[in-house]
Amino acid sequence: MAKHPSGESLHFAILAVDTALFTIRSGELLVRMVRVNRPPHFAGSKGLPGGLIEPKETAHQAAMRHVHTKACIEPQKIYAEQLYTFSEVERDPRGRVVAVAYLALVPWESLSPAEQAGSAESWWATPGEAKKLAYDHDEILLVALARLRSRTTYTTLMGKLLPKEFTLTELERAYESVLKTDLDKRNFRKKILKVGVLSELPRKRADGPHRPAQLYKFSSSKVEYIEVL
Amino acid sequence: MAKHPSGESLHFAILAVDTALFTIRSGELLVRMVRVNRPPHFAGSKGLPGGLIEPKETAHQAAMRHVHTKACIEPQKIYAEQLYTFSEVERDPRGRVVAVAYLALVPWESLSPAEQAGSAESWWATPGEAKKLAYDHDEILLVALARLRSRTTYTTLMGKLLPKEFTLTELERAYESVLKTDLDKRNFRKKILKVGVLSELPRKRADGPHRPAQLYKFSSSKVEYIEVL
DNA sequence: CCAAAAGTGTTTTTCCTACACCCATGT
DNA sequence: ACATGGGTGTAGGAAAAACACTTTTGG
Repeated sequence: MAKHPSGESLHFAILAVDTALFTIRSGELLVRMVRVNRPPHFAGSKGLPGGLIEPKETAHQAAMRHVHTKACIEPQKIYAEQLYTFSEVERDPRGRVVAVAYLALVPWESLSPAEQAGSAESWWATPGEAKKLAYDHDEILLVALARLRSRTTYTTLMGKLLPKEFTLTELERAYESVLKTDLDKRNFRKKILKVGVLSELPRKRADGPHRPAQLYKFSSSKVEYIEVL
Repeated sequence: MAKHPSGESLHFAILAVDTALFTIRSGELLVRMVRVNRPPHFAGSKGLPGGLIEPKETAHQAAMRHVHTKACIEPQKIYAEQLYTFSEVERDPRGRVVAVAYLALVPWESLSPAEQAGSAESWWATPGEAKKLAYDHDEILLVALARLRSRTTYTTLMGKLLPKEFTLTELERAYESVLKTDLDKRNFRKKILKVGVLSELPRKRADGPHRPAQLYKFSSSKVEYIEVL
């Protein structure tokens, strides 16, 4: 018999959502953590933001609701896509809980100062720091990272991690930090401009003792398929 | 409040699975259909095989159990991977049911005569015939077809649709029927042999008034990533 | 000997890779 | 004037695409 966290017994599995929410701060990939305190199994622990699905909301809506209440990030700033559904019988020691996991992205620049800073309840961590998480969240995070890297190579998903306007160097740094590789500056620019998903803006950014950089944006707000990076 | 198909009311969404099971018969892609008779919404209808998840089984196990009982195909012959979780609130008019959908494949040659022939309860249909399905199964089938096509281009998933031994022409036909394109015979052979996922068998097949064809198998039973077709 | 599918190589074009210097600016 | 990051082109090699004839067999 499954047991709801409230203590109520159920004849069926109950449904939850968990979200791996990423951002990039100065070229470094970060994931949003929340404090988890659920004795006896997970006291003083941490994990991904998540919670139960209500009968009248979709999994996506539930994921965004819990990101809002638990991770304290405004959902309308977030891009999210379904990642995988984790249904191992023993994944939650308190009862039968099946989790629909989401991969979510938010541009650092769209976050408020409070959202950037975090708190004792929810904060940004590097994937390297996000270990020993509650439930099966270590596994969910690994799957999310793999999916993020994979989709980064053949879609314009990166547009959901960057601010609306960016330089080609910033775009290249973002790819390098997600993919953990070094890219050749000239070849990267040739390729990304050739596939035609970027628009040149009528503006440049001057931010130091050097030539100002041309600003670009992604032409479409849709995540599109492109040929490899 | 969600309602279980039994009539029982629940405070939470309940969990089901649905499986899009494909095979290839003489170069033609087929999907397994089951009769659906659930008045008042779906009387004398058809759909994908599926059903509820029991508290002590994973979604994958539940999918295979229902393929066995409803679609009458032996699960151990089947390769299945998770497709997507459908959680629209109104997807099942009888109550709140969230479905974990699976993409499944089986080689036609591994099916028993009864499994090949089908019955009034479950049968093989072309995707073109599989329209106006119960629930949201039209959408699930579309997503499954898209995923099958997509994964076919960058993995060895095709190995799960073909018999253990096959000729290069059969392999090419299978790719052509799934991808709905024509491939160049010489380029196809060069590429598929170069990536090194096939093993030549010490045998040929003579099946007509023409030169016998060399038989091959996939070297690994794992679905591997390969570079594009 | 004829029909039918199996099998095979070369040329052209395209794409990827590696690589080094000048440009525009702020101090 | 100099330090800093922005921006550009080309040559060589690898992979993809286009394309037609010979081989082996059964009837």
